[in-house]
Amino acid sequence: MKKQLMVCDCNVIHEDVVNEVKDKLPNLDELEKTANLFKVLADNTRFKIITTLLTHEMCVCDLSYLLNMSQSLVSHQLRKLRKARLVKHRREGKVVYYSLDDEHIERIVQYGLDHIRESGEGFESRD
Amino acid sequence: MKKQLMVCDCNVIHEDVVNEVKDKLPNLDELEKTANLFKVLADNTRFKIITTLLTHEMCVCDLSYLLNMSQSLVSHQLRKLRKARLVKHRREGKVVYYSLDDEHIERIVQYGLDHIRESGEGFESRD
DNA sequence: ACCTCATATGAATATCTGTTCATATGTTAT
DNA sequence: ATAACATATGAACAGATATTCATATGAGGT
Repeated sequence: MKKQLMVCDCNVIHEDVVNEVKDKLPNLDELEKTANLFKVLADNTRFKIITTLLTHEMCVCDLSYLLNMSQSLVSHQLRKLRKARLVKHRREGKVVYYSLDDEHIERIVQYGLDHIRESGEGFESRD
Repeated sequence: MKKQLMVCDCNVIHEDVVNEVKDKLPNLDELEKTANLFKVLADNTRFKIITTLLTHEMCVCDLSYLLNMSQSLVSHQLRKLRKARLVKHRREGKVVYYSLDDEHIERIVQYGLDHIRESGEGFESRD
């Protein structure tokens, strides 16, 4: 008895496995949100900002100077990080200080870095 | 005494902090590789594939059927996952089975999912 | 040899996203 | 109020990347 296939142009080979996995899959909303979390971490510029904030809270100007990026660029990327709730900010006069929002992020970032350091040789930095 | 600014159009406010952070920054290569790791996880299609493989090894056809994606799409994305060493594959006749490459990845993915589940309400799934 | 099925891949397209430039907002000092 | 500085943001552009379509490879069966 064949299932009706939608986009898949081949036959289902392991219905039992498919069914087992289907039950355990996180719901679509969680999946998209999580993928989006990684998307925010995935950009070089943003990731540099994040790793910088791993050490110390910083203002936009410091970040811009340290990472050798235009103030505008840093600001734009900080906005995305804010939207994703990866960083928080506090204002002190004209200066706005940014820091990581919680330790979850730190752990994820740290795991990522560790993974690269350990499995070092193989992984490509570019496509 | 002012530093010479390159792209930064404002003044350095906390030289001490900048210097402290500069020392602790991971080198550029590690940064890029790690950002790239997240980049591979960041796509919806690939992330669905990854979370699926979290439960069980699967062949291309099963994945394509379960996730309701064209075989071509799944194959393309699996190739990127392979290049990034996130999945490995074994051939059995005509069928190719894919599974996660190591438990590092599982942990990172799991952390991501957990983070979303806990800090639930706030995070946006789309920009 | 051929045909069929599972998978892979090249090329083209369409969409998304990072970066820059110009300018606006908000805060402090004069 | 005006000026100076730190930051934010809208619009435009450029480059990247996901998806589709058509086709190739590779393996098993007849």
